[in-house]
Amino acid sequence: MIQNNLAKTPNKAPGQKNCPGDDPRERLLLAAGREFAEKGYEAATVRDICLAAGVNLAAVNYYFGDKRRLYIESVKHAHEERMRQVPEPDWAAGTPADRKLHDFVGNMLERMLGSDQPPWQVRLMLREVLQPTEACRELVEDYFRPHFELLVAILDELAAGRLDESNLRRVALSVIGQCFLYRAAGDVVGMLVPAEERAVMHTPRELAAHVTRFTLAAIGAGPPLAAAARCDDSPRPEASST
Amino acid sequence: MIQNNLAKTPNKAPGQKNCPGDDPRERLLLAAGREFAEKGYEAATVRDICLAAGVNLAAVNYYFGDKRRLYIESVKHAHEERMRQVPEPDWAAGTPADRKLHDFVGNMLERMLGSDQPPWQVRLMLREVLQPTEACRELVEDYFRPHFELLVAILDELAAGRLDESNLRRVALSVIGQCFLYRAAGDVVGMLVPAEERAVMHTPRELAAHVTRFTLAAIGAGPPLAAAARCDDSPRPEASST
DNA sequence: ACTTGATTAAAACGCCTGTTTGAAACAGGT
DNA sequence: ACCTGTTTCAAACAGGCGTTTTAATCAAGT
Repeated sequence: MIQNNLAKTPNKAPGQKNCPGDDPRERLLLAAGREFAEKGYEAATVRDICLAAGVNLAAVNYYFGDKRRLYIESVKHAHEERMRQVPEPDWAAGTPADRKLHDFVGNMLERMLGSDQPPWQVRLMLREVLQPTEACRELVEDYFRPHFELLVAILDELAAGRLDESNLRRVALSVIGQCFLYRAAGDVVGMLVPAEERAVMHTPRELAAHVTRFTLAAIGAGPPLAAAARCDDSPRPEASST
Repeated sequence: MIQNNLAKTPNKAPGQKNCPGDDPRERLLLAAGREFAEKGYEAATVRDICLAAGVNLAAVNYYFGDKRRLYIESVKHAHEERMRQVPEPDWAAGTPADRKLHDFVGNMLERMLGSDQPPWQVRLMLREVLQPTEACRELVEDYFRPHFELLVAILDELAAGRLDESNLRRVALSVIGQCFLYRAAGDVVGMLVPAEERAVMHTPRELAAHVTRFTLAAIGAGPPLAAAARCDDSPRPEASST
């Protein structure tokens, strides 16, 4: 009579038309992602989600079983979308490491704060970071860990073997933390910093430059921010900001 | 007949007995803070709160009017408690600035991660930071801004006037970001770093040392982490860690 | 045209939510 | 003892929630 409880993938051949807004399952995932990202799991209601998706209330049960599984699938969906949209940076062979770091940080900030893309996917993933549910482990392994280890590799190159793995990881977390704050606590940051200053200095581009300089200086691969007369000047040739 | 809607402070003279667990209003605030911190606003129910507080269900209406105001009051209460417990660091006149920074960072990390204190108050405040409600502005002005400006002052002292205010604020946010990550995204960090490494290197004390070194090096007030042979050694006399 | 299975639609089901009610219990003042 | 105002209590309320049910609709397959 009724299929037991398994989530269904629609029987229509999906290759026929990839036009979005066609497949109810897809529309549900999209609307659910938006709603969950905005309001959180508890506050988002399946009624609102179905209304936004333009599908019947029973569809969430039909396609996903229940709200919890819809949530998990919507997180996965958002993160897959994000993976497709944001290409891994791919540098030419001889690219200097400080340039790589700058690109990496800029990329991360662009992903986190970027205006090019609706931020709801990032918001959804952020919720998972802040208090992980079942969907988190997969997110970490597929998404965060590769980025994290790429960053560690860049830092290793910059440190030229003078930092062991533990310290490299700590430094990597320092880099990530600097960026993460603006995404996770952006509102509070906005209250602590004057608006006009924020407008010119808290753009992804400017922040990337700052975080890169800060980090390069910290590990000794660039001049300190407060250009003291410690050595003399011109501390290193490759320290090219912007 | 019935008082309109104003929150009541109990008529019993509060000076008579400050024994906790006596005043229902206090017990409600405590239980509510715990519950809200753990589950979030939506998921926490007034029934559970009242049960935990050992008061009748109608008490929340009687003392606070409704759930929303109970939440706001519980946030304020938690932050006032936190203020009372964590003393502002008070240094002797001649304390070197790098020592101040280390103390400041250590203090912040201790507040964020410290095991001495039940972490539910911090969790509650964290929720406000991540998505502010009405209670947030007050929190920022009373709690975060003073700390933030103290940090800026320390950094200014370290930079010896070589960084303008905008840059000082950015550096301060870099410091905060490094600490904030471990509190807000601790679970994900725990997945990225091996457990034994975390046990020895991710203690508040060790992290404080790292963040301080990292920051001092970045602004040029301490040796870089990867001790390159840039000048020679002994970069500055006051760079005393721990 | 009839059958079959997948999909959609509307309505209902319990359940749990925040909130309100009206009366009981308690205190202190006169 | 009696009134008075404050505080507690058990019970109920209306509404929204996730989920289920049942029937209608649709698209082929034969």
